[in-house]
Amino acid sequence: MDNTNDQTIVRKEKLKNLAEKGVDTYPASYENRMQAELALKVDEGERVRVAGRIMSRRLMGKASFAHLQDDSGKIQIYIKKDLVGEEKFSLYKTELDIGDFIGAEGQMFTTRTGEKTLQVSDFTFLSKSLRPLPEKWHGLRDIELRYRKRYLDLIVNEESTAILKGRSKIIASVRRLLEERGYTEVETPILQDIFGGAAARPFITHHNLYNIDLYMRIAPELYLKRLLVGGWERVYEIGRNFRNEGLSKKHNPEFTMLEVYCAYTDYKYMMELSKEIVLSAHNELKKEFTPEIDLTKGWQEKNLWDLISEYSGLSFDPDDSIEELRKKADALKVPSGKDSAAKIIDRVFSAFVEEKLIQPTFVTGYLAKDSPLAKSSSKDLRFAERFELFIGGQEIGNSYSEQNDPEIQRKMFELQVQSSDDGEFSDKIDTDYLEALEHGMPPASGLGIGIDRLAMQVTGASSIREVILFPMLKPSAWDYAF
RNA sequence: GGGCCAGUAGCUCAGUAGGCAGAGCAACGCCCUUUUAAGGCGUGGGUCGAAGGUUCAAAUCCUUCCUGGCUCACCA
Repeated sequence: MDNTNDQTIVRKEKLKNLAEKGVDTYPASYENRMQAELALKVDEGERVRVAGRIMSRRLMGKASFAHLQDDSGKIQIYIKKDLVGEEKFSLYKTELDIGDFIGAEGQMFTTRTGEKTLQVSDFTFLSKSLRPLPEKWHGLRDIELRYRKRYLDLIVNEESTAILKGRSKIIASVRRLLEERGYTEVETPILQDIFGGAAARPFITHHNLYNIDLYMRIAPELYLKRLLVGGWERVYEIGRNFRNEGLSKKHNPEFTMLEVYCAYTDYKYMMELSKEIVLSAHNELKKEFTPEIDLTKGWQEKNLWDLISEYSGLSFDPDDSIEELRKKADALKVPSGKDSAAKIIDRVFSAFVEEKLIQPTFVTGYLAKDSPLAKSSSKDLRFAERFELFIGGQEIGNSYSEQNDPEIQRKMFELQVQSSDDGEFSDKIDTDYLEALEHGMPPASGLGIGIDRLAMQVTGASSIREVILFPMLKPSAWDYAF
């Protein structure tokens, strides 16, 4: 949409005027400037130099106050005609707009109302905003516009910036923690010939030269475990996974996953590590955000079957036949259709239990047959050595002792291929992965944590779209018309 | 895909017994040298999401469509 209007026409005119008056309208730099946050700590009378976007302006004949915003915050500047001179002041008055970038230098002083302010002795025009900013008081409220025009959201909505920068800080803290623990960060293929490592429908793309379809990865798991075979004992990857599924408050088709693998440990180790990761993320942001959930306490471990029995009011048992499960699901008004046992359990869990798991909860007791990449418990072969971590009624992580027996792994893959009727498993078996296992993989545990969801919990964001800079939106005619 | 709600100026929003489209911010002009949602006086700005219908007359009622949000379904 070409929303050219009287305001952009006026602003373009001003840009022209600036150039005609000999102003460099797009200078390349403004050196030695101080960030607003720091400038505000400078003593009165000291000289400072700042740069930023004009966010507001109060003009009074021969003087003016304005706020400049930079990456660190806002600082008020005071421009007086008798200090900057007639010509500069007139330039400021007639050719500058809210939204423009300027650099300013002068002395710090404190106003009558007590705000530390830069009294400008000279300023430099840095860049023009040809379009008006959203309204200064209400900001940009329209949710669609906030996501589509995220840059505007970031300019005017402090909360958005806090959440999204918070996300970056969380990722940095995770990297720091894993670095300290001796982990190596790696990158594995996103374009894959065979997709695996999770149950999900993939995106399909195409390679021209080889003339083959490739899949965007749904998980990096199988590649990371090849590294364990290769002798790397502690590895992790933070990267994008792609799942061709619905969008919701909790789902974006591309999302960021942390996967960690550690040789010579089992899933119990990963319980500890995942707790450390969550707490380190929380610790990183606790000054800015106080989540409703106190993440520092109430961590517990609960059995899947106990949970669904308790919250649904019907007794569920791992040995229930599919008929019994259907009957119970019907009684609970949970649609079961032709679903597998695992899917019915999952539905009941989603309907009755998930939203109740507010405090951090490690759910254990998952069936081995529903956990194709996990090792079975040596105590009871029916169960996998596995947990999922729930916080705030949401799944945050998934972990297990990794299956390293190539024969069992082959059988599990074969079962998957057979049962795949809706495209959520590849119809090809990753034989190279099996070959890798045949070379021997040390016992190891693995952990996956959804970074977006972790960020939601720690920042208190109610939608995954709030923690993703540019969430997926339906393409609109809008985007093409510019 | 189903249900509910919404779309009016650049932004935030008012506006139904159907009767000349409004406010605040932003913009433009004038005044104003400690303001901070600055203030005062004045001015311009609209395909009321789109198309069709009912009507003397539609932002308003009807139909269809588009876009979005919430929700359900789908989905580690």
